[in-house]
Amino acid sequence: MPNRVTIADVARLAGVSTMTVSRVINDKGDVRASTRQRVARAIAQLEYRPSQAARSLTTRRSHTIGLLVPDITNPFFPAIVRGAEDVAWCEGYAVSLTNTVEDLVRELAAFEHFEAHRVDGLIACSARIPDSELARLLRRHPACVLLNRASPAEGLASSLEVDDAHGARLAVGHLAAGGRRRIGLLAGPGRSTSSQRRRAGYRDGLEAAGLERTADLTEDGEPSEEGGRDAMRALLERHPELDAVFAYNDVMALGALEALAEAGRRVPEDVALVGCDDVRLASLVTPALTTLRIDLYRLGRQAAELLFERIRGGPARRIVVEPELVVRASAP
Amino acid sequence: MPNRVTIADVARLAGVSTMTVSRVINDKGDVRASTRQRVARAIAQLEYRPSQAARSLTTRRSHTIGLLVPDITNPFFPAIVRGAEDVAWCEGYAVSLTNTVEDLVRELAAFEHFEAHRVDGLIACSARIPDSELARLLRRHPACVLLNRASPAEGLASSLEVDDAHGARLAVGHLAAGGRRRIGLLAGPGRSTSSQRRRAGYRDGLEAAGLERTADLTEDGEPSEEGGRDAMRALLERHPELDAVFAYNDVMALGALEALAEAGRRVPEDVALVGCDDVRLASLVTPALTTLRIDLYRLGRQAAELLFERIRGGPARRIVVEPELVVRASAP
DNA sequence: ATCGGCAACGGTATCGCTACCGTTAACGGT
DNA sequence: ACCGTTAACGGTAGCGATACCGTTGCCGAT
Repeated sequence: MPNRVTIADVARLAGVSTMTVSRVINDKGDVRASTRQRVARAIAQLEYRPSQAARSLTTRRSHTIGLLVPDITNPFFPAIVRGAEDVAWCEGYAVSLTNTVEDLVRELAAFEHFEAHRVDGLIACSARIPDSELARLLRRHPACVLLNRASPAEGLASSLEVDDAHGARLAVGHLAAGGRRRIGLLAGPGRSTSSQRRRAGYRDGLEAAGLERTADLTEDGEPSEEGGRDAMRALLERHPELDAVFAYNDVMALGALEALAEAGRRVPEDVALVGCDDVRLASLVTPALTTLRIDLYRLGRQAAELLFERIRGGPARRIVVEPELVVRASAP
Repeated sequence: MPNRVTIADVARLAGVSTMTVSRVINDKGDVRASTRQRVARAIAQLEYRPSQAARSLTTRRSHTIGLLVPDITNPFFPAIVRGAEDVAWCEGYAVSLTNTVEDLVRELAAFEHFEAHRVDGLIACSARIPDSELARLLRRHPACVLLNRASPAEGLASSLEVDDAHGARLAVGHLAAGGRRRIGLLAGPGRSTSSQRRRAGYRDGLEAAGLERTADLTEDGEPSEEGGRDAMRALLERHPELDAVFAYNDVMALGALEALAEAGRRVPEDVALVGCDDVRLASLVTPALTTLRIDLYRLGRQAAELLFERIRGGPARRIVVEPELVVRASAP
């Protein structure tokens, strides 16, 4: 049974005008304490809840933010979503969630969808959409934060990025320091910007370690367990002499782990493996994954904080967080 | 920059009334094909998106459903959320997500929050709220589906439940068949209804196997890794002779795994372990967890399907899904 | 007695859209 | 010529709230 009680009902019961009720609800203007009480009692008695729809029509604020993620079942995202939602909750905001399923069409549709719902702000994790298109979409939103992607134009959106290149250098450096010479890269989706940055860091890392840069030691793949498995298989086929691998993320690393086991390679004895993100899984598999740690929950919170800063009229900012190498059994 | 284009702007540009624009948008009524085209062109040119807020005010439909989960970082939920969102997306619905953080106050607040937003329906996973209170809350919503909890009153809400008792019997039966005699239970939170059903199934299972039912072999705990670890420690202290454990869920089982390792018990040689839910983690830890499998993605889809059935005026239904024992290394 | 000023309210016009009903023109049948 | 029907639209009144501006009553100052 939907809520049919309106502000007029409350006003009638309390013997005041709807305006006074509105004042009480929003705690503004001068209302005598006794009147305020009468109204409050009426609200409680009728179990009145102001309609957000009606509110947003006049205030032009939906009190909702959008959260666009590729796939919540990817272990990278739940903690981020949780962090963002916690902050939104404290601000009295609702969170509208969309999975874009790694699909460009659905990603575009999601942007439109959030437009129709007039979200006050949007946190988007989108690697698929090209820059020019993204710029167009962002312009139609009042406030945006991009996760793991730079704003396509100055001031269009805040961004919260992980220093992927640095992380990749750390990983490769660690592997090289452990005596590995033939270090492969499972590079993730080619279009993804964060993948591109990790490629660059990987190359820098090889160079810094004085190793030869064979482009052929790189293999693209979808950022999923399957993608990791397939890419690892392909890489092993081409380069049986591999003695280490850096993977685009932990989930791909898991897939790689399977492919390595299947090929009879021991980890870390034959092939050392470094993942990325420090998803919870990473510490629980055997061997536990050496990986690049990012505090995902905190990342989610930060994203939301950046967003509310913008919603309140603050400037678009760019924050880069540094990952930290966590050494575990897969690459000691 | 928020969308300031209104239906009136479109109407003006197309040289028709707002009504005709509305007809085109909602694809109803008779509009000449040529007129329809003019309107469509105007919409495209102005990049007009109808305001959902204004729509819901007149249609009394928000085209949004609420999703109330305890904690999205609990690996039980992402797949469910994804399933529900996929269905909602196909129906043209937005999904508003709330984490209640295993906190009663926030859970109640979330119900109010969804009321204010006038969601057309609500999928709630709430074990905390007592039946009488829950009934009151559900009555204020037009359509509800409860996950893993029975409706507190006939017809108030649809429900989608896992046959916990049966699952527990399966688990205990399997352990007993494997020769285990002293089977403990990490029972989850005492108030939770699904925990209570698993307790019952556990007792039945012991009875069926001809084992004595020592209540003392049961230990409550929060449904988290920590909760599992603590409970397992306590249980081991009281009953060092334990040779098997059935855990409330996989996450608790993980905690138990740690506590067992810490106590020097080998799994499964000394103590066999069965979890519950078949979270993805379960197959990846070492030893891989024997567990009760539920297709979580499908569960999420089903929940949403039940919800839309109700939203469309269908009856409240109750569906019970049967878990399936997946035998892995932790309890062969 | 008059007035200015302030606290505490009320009235009314939106906000952007759809429901509901009305209107118009064209056309065919008788 | 008249009517009924139907396709194709337009007008208007809300939906439930807030913004903005008025109004009222009261009080002290002059």
